[in-house]
Amino acid sequence: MTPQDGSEACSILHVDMDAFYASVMLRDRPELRDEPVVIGGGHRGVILAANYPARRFGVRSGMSGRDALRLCPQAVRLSPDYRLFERVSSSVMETFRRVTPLVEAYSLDEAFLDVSGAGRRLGTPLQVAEWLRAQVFDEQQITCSVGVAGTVSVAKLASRRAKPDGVLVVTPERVVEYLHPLDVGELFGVGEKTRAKLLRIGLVTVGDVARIPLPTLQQMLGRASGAHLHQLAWGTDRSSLTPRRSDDDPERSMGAEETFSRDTADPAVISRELLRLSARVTSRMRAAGMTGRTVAIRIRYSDFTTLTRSHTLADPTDVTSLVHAEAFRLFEVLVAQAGQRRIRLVGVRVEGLRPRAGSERQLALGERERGWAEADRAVDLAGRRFGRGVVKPAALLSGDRP
DNA sequence: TCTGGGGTCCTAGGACCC
DNA sequence: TCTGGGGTCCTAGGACCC
Repeated sequence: MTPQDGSEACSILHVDMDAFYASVMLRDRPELRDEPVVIGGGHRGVILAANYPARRFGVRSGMSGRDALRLCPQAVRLSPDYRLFERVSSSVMETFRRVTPLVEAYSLDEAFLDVSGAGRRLGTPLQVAEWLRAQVFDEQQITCSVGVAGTVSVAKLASRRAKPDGVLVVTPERVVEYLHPLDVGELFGVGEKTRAKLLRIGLVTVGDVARIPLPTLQQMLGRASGAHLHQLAWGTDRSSLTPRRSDDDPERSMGAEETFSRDTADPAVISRELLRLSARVTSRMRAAGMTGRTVAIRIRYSDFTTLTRSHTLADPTDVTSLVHAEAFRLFEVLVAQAGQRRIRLVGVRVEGLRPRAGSERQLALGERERGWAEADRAVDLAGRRFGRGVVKPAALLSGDRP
């Protein structure tokens, strides 16, 4: 698109690392750089990232490891190193903040930047984008792509189109002509289901969606979703950022889930897994100083049907035994309703999080709960000092999973 | 060896209150 | 007494994203 980009109206950048997990893992394995490489995809797992040589075989992130290996048997499989990803991500975000404080970290490998104030120092948004790409490559030896536009969603679309290792500027006057020929599925927030729904009434392109009356769209997708999609189709979504760092963003819920290596219907095994997951979630909550009131479980059966059950407690908690007790109670109710079936995955999530300060529990039911809370803190302390998993609930000592 | 694990937001219906 | 509406909370499920 025309780089008529000195304008203030075109100053949102979306920066997206190219095949982030794979690129980072390959920094230490240069000999593999031109070979097909996938990250993740072990037993019952999916591909987290595939480098570009692997993508040439049709391998995509999200597909099962089995399918990936079928497409590309010679692919080298590496295990993800999340600590490394987080370190690299933080460094990259710091690089962004040297350009502007208006950085909205979207995920480990993506961020939005508002560079409207950086013009004088670093030039046009296009020049800023090129500077950032060069800087990231110098510092991290990984490439990224940048979309430049007047709104968040158009910038995001543009960066995808720029991949790999490129820049695309979509100026406001070119937005409609750029957007309208695209498949609706390209829009941010339009997934497989919504796309199929739109297709059923003959809406194929973004332009098709833009031209149908708003009430029709809202009737199909709901009030808020319909209005949002309409905005996306005209490229008129938000253009202001809320500066946010992924590491200090207060979360609204915290959860943990795990797929069993083999499906099981054994309540003892399920209960133990619920305890393990409850401990994992609540220790993260305590580390973050958060408590929550709603406990939710997720059960996925062998046939992949997935059910959730939740219950809101009278008082917020971060106590492992209370979360586990509620999780197991929800599970028993579910078994009573749905019967005993083989289970593939269980999950525990605590919602409605709020800071613990100011939400001190009353002691009406008192002493017992207080005792558990103190035990949890002792576990946390030992974990920090001697390593995670050194101290754990007695029920988890024997019968650890194979 | 079919389909992970971490999240967010929206919808819809019912309860309950004003 | 009847009728209606709005707002909020809770629960279950669905869709989507990285």
